[in-house]
Amino acid sequence: MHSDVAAIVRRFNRSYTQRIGALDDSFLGMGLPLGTARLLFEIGAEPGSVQELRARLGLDSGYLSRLLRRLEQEALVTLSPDPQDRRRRRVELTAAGRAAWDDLERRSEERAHLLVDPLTPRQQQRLADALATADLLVRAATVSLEPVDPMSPPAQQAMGAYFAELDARFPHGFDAGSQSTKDAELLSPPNGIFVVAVSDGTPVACGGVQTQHQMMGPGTDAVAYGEIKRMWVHDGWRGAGLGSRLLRHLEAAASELGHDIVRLDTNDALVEAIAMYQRAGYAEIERYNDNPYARHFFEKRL
Amino acid sequence: MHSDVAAIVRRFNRSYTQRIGALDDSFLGMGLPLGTARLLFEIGAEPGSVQELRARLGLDSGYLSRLLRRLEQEALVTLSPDPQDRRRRRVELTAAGRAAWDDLERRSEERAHLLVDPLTPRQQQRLADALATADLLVRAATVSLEPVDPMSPPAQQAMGAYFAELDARFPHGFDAGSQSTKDAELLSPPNGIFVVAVSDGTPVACGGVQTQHQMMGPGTDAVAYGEIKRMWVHDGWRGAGLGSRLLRHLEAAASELGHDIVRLDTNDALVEAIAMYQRAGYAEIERYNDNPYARHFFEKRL
DNA sequence: GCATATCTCTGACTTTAGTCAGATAATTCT
DNA sequence: AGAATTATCTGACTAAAGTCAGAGATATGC
Repeated sequence: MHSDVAAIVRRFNRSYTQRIGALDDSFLGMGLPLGTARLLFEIGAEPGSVQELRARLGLDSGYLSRLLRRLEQEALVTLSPDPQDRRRRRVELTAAGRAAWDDLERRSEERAHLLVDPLTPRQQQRLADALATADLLVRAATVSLEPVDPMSPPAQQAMGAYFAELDARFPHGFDAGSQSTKDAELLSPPNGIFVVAVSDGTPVACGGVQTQHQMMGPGTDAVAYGEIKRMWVHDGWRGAGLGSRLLRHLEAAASELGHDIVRLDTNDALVEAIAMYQRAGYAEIERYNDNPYARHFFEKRL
Repeated sequence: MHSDVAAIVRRFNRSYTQRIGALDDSFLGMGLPLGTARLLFEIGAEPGSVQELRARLGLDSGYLSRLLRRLEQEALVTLSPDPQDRRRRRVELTAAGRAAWDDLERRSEERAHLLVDPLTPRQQQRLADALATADLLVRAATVSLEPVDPMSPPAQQAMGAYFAELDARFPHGFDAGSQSTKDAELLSPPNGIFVVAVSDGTPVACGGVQTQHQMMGPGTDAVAYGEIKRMWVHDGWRGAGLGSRLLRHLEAAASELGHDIVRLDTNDALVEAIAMYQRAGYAEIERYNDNPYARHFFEKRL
């Protein structure tokens, strides 16, 4: 099964790149060499400092410097020192550069039409659906899950989106209160971990695990378990299995924290989440905490 | 609508090539420059003469010659004169070349797995389906329809497949008889035209138009019309709109022959074909010829 | 305020990729 | 048999792409 999928991916790669020329061809034929055109395109898509471009395109600094000089000589870009830090230089398109950029866009558009136009409207729709699905899944597959400090900007951004969604979906809204400062300790090592999924620089999902203890009765030892909290997946990324992947990742993290029991709580309003937990092998249990927003409680043994 | 599809294609191109590196990256990192690795891969996929490789890869003959010499020096390929024509040289992999080729395959496979493995089995299946659909449609969209002599090898090959299919699908089989020699005249200019759709060198669909005349009654002038014949689409290519595209192409050809009426006959066994004709605006008419295999007769005014 | 690090640029280089005009040998045409 | 054609190779180029070691200017840490 596995290798079947890989074979289809490879077959697709071969035929697609052969036919489309990987979009790059549209960068040719306007008097600029490929690398220079690519750079121009990147500057137009989002201007920035020289170092940003270097990171985005993965170029040697000397090489990039020369490419920029060439674009500057052709009056397509301007280089000016960044007022914040005068070692840095900001790169921006001139009017002529913008025109050249528009031309690149047009060529790229034309190339896409060359592919699409021979198809009937029905087949065009099928192709669009197939590519949109593939795009979503490929993006989801290449998202990187990284442990971060819960107070770091990406984590805060993701949690902000999470709370905003709870507030929108819960019948009586949701008040985060002073949650986030408490999280900072509990969701950081050694007590826990917080993970953010980042794609193209923006957080698209998050979630954390923390160690919890529960007394099972008077005179007994406390039982430790891992609790999964703050699990959120960006709207546009649902249905790509990102949630399941994140959940597996957090279970592994709980395991590394030394737990073989994982618990979580949730609310009826989060229907898809509940379905996902059940698919992943979570069983509903009794209330195990006093979270006023929680209505369902789940547990899984790893 | 149109530009929506183009936008999706472009979005996909960008994210996909960025993430996958267009398969080519797997050709790097083994001591060979990209072009040389690509050549090695091509030789391994199907050995052949130097000129074949030149055509397949679109390289300059001098350049190719040097690349081959380099591969020969590294003992990855052998060059030997073709016994049939000693100007030609046959290129084949040595044992070491085969090992290097296997290595390329392995890298490519690994790269595909890198993409596929993070997904759940369900998402993997979705990705495989989406890419297979996109692959079929992209191939169909980039098929080139070319007028050929009905006696030429690709035309004969396509018609052979067509007759074989009729023989398999008709309840009492089908006997082509001496059809093909008659066709050669009637389906060639100036009387008609024969079109073959070729993808990666193999015919995947065909069809022709010929001028016909019919007396509408004693003492009247003969009425001329275009008749579409030998329309066939390869099994693996159905459902991609190739039939409709071919049909539109043939209608345009009929129009160029000066007709505004197009007719065709077909058999009940060809259900999908009949459905397609109806979708394309063909109306069923009375029998207009004495073809013993025909059961349905269609006409369209252009 | 001095050492250290960072950002960009310059010079000197290499490899890759590719083009073009013949040269050479074998084949096909007449 | 001689002329024309075809397949491949060689030599002499060029442009693009990229690497590496510093230099010079600016910022940051202590």
